[in-house]
Amino acid sequence: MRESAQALAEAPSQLSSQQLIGALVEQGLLTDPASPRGRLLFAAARLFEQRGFARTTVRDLAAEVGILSGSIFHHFASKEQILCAVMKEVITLASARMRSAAENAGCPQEKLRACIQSELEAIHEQAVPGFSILVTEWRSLTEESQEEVLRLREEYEQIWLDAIVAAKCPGGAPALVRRLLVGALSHTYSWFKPRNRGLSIPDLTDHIFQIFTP
Amino acid sequence: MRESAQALAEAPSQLSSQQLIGALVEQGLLTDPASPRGRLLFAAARLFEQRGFARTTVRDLAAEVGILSGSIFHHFASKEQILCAVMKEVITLASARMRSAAENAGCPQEKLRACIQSELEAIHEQAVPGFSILVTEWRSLTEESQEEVLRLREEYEQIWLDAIVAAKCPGGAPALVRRLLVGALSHTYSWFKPRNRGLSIPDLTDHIFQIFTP
DNA sequence: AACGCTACCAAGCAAGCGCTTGGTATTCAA
DNA sequence: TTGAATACCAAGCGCTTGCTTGGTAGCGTT
Repeated sequence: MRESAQALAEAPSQLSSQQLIGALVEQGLLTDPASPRGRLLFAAARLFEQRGFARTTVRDLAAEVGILSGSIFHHFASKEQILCAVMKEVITLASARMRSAAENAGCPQEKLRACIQSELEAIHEQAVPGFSILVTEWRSLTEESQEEVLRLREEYEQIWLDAIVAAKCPGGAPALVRRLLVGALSHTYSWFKPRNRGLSIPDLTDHIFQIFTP
Repeated sequence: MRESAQALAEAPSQLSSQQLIGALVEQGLLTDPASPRGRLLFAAARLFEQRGFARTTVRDLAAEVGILSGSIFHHFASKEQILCAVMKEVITLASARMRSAAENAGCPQEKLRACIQSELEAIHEQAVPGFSILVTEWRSLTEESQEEVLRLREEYEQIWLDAIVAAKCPGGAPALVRRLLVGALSHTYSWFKPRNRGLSIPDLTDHIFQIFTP
């Protein structure tokens, strides 16, 4: 793996998706995508995002990874725990990605732009499968699970708030601006398709950035 | 009802919620809320909004209006048809409300402000129960139902697009701006509680207006 | 008085759901 | 060579789900 080592040396804070995942797995922060549990989580992220949590059955999920439905409960205690685990993986990976993107930005304006683009990539590229679940399926979690995920999410939101403050966004309190952005960005899952040659993710980022900055 | 007649004469385009509903019922555009079907739709709007469509059972819904679950299917062919009917009622009422609000606005800027406030009121006040379902439960509709609701929704969206164009919002195409607004506004259902003395709907409207206008 | 219409009940069916149980094949360390 | 751990199968349990069926009570019309 001489190429990857070289890339790492050249741009240590801009890892490729593969490299970032590998690093997080080694630190024990992320489940190995090649492990049975990892494959299950990956398939769950896809199905929950596409069909929704309630409309995805454990039989669907089992079929997706090629096992029987009962075997799922060798890895997870309940269907809800799968959703919770997916969300934890999602927010962990998204946090690492966005911190990297924010750190590499020069001025405050560029930092905010990087946050917007990072979240759009998380939603629309294969970067963070299942990211939109964080918003759409939040109510499907038990209160205990919500607290668990929320604790992991705090770091992610802090990066956002810092970026919004630094960029001096109009529209009141930074927390309010962030909440409006959460809605606007997550909803893009329903209508924006990067395959449309008409509008790329950087294009979309530009437009949103223009609206939310003075 | 001398008072209401007087109010009608004084401000014919600013009907109260009750009056507006009454007028729409008489035109056959809305189901009478006092009828069995109307009470069922109202209860469904509340439950679908609070718990989500999939997590609401027909038994929940029947209990809410005080009948047995089987009796529901005397009024509707399927659970999905209830959701479809709710959405049609929602968009019909919301359209009438917003057209009234937009027509009463003076300048283009005020028109956009009125649209924002009207949609926020639809989401958070009792004005249009179940409005947020239009976004959150869209995927729970069959494709045929989606087309039906979409047809009704076109008028509503046209009012929005006109307002966005007239207000000269930055951020690219009006349709894009509207989509970002849909996300930002509908997501307020998850975090904004008008009971909070800290932030009222006009306050929130101001902040959003400030962000989305030049 | 007879009819038809609306609104509902009582009972339950068939299917699908999340999840459990007891057992087996494979792997790998002691 | 044995024993423990992992990953899974085969079968199905108990429950909930949306929905059906056959019947009834009340009401307004003719």
